[in-house]
Amino acid sequence: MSGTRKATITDVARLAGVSTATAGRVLGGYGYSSSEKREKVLKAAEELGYRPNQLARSLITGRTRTIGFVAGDIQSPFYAKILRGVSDVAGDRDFGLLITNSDETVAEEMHAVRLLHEKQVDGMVVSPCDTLGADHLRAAAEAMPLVLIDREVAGLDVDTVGVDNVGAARGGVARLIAAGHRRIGMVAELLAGQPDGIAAFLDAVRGGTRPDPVALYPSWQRLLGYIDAHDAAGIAVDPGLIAQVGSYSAEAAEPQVLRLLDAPERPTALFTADGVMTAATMAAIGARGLSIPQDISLVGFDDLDWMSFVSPGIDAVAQPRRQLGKAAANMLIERIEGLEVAPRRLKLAARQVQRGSVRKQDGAG
Amino acid sequence: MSGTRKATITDVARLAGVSTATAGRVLGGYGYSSSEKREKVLKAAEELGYRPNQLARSLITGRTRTIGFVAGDIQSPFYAKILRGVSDVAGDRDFGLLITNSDETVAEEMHAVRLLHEKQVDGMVVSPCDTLGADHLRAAAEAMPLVLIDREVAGLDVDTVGVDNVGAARGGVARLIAAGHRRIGMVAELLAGQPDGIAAFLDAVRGGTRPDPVALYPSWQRLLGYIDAHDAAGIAVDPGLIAQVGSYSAEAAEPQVLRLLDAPERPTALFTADGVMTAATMAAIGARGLSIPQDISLVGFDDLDWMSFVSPGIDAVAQPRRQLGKAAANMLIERIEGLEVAPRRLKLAARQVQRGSVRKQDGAG
DNA sequence: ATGAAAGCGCTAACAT
DNA sequence: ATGTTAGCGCTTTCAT
Repeated sequence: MSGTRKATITDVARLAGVSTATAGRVLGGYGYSSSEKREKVLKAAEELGYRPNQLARSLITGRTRTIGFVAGDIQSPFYAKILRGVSDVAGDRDFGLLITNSDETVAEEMHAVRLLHEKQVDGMVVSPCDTLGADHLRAAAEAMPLVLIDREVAGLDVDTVGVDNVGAARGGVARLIAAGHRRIGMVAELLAGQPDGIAAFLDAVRGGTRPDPVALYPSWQRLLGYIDAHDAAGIAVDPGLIAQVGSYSAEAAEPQVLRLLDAPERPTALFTADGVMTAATMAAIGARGLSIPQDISLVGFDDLDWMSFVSPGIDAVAQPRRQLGKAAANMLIERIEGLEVAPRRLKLAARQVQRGSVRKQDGAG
Repeated sequence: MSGTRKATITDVARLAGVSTATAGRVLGGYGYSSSEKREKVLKAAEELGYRPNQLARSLITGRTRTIGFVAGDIQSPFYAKILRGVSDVAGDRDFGLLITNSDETVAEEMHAVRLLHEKQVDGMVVSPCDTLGADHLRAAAEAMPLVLIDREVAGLDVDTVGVDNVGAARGGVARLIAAGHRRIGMVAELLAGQPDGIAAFLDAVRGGTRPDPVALYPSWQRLLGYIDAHDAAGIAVDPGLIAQVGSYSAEAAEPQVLRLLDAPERPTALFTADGVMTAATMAAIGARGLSIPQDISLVGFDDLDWMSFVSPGIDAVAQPRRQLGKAAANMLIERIEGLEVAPRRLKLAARQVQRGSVRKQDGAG
């Protein structure tokens, strides 16, 4: 509406009485320029309200100063917090941030990666939804820097950021054991990944064929921590206490938790593998009219806002989600800016938060 | 690493034995092409693994098929859910989505808008952090389609999406009144916007100078609903019951709520203006060892995950956040695709959710 | 229906 | 230090 069309570098050069090359050098901040010309160019640019066309620039340089993020579901507190971390760093470094959701399906993840690729992002942060068969990620990693967050992909040798899920889960369960609990239920997604299911997984661990955590999905890693904690205390793991929900959904989880609660010999404590499972567990406990911690104790993986203001507060294994996002974005941008070192596997520390949802049982140490 | 560089349309044209123009027509899906040539071109493209360079395309067409979203803070459940809605639509329509945070400051909002502008988005969805003095938004609106979400800007005539905050808040407070409550505290952000503060605002409303809701920030609109509900029931509004937190922060809100709870004549119910205030209110109620709804009733604006599984459940005024995001993105893309109609002000319906946090008082109807 | 040629706005050699 | 000249990869006249 403002009458004239957007000013280009040619317009600026003409008004300043210099070549477009000189104007470009001043405006783009590359090459040499005398302060005399620089002033003229700047003045002309100011006068014309010149704004560089990043598209034209990117077409030549091949860099867009934009990164992509493939989240599972951006509206979940987990990904939302990570996104904030990624966004913080992107903003600071003056990068754009393109986001997409995979809804934890490979098909959508492929679609997302393709979109980001077509938008020519300089790199991407992905929370891969499958630890295997990620050819599209392998292809992406050949075309640009790629950082994996929360999960890893077997055989894909790129930078990764996460927490030590095995150790953090072991710590959470160990607290329950230290409080005297012997029948501890676990509520976890545990989808696919392990072809032969929980029984085989337990057998393998017991038989000394310890799976390589790198190839495991987080909830399986957390199950491993649960098993480790039991082993360390000399307590046998009862497979009947492990609820394998099979999907990242509270609707699917609640009946599984109810099954645990309704069992003849009810567990005295529950350990949940992530925020969604914890929410479903709270609902199920409420539905059965049970009280925490009198009737049942609870420790949840992932710290959520409400855990601190419900009564009692809920104990949690807190992942530094925003920091995870920041770290991933920083590693990515380092790569984009040319860093060449061997792939890094960064593990940030998780924190055990105690709030009163664990009750001491008879026989506590 | 794969040996050859990325195939361009020139490579495809050469291999297919046609001109780049013809190749472009086939690959870009514009203009005419015989099925004979089309086949050849497609085959060549396939063979070379051709992927169009969107940058080059955008440079010519001036369209990037990317939209931007400026949120307050993407990690809050409110914005995260809206973002998901925006992202749903963007994904469906094959648009990229660039996101930024304003942290509710004008300076960062300007920075965000500038970034999006430079990235040449085709349009943007903004949740403006100030209802006045938004010159940067006015400028943006001249350069591209702009849709405002959750809030409006006085004098900026563009599409907007939100809920009827006045009516929805009135409904929530009316339920408390119907349950017999007469001393209802309100906890709200209520930052700036109204130069002379709450007292003057109340005077104005009472004096018949009803402010135009369009020019009000949501929490002020919700206060208006609170006042309306009182007026309709013939109950005088006690300014002492209104906690003006002044910032969108739980840390700032909690002491204010404690002040209300510690007052000589404690309110029998609280109405909170958004999720952050509700969380702070829960914490304060817990800190004083009060029980909901025995000691105090509560209705919160915005429905949050945990409200359904705490005991008792918390009553809420639920905004359809994901739908808000979807609607905003749809309106935006319609504009981008050329729709020319007068600016629309879309109001989606809020829902009153009852869960048991409101107790009937003496004198209830 | 197809091709030749001219750019989109900018940067990157290459001269000078 | 500055200007000239080519493009980046694609779309879009304009012929034919």
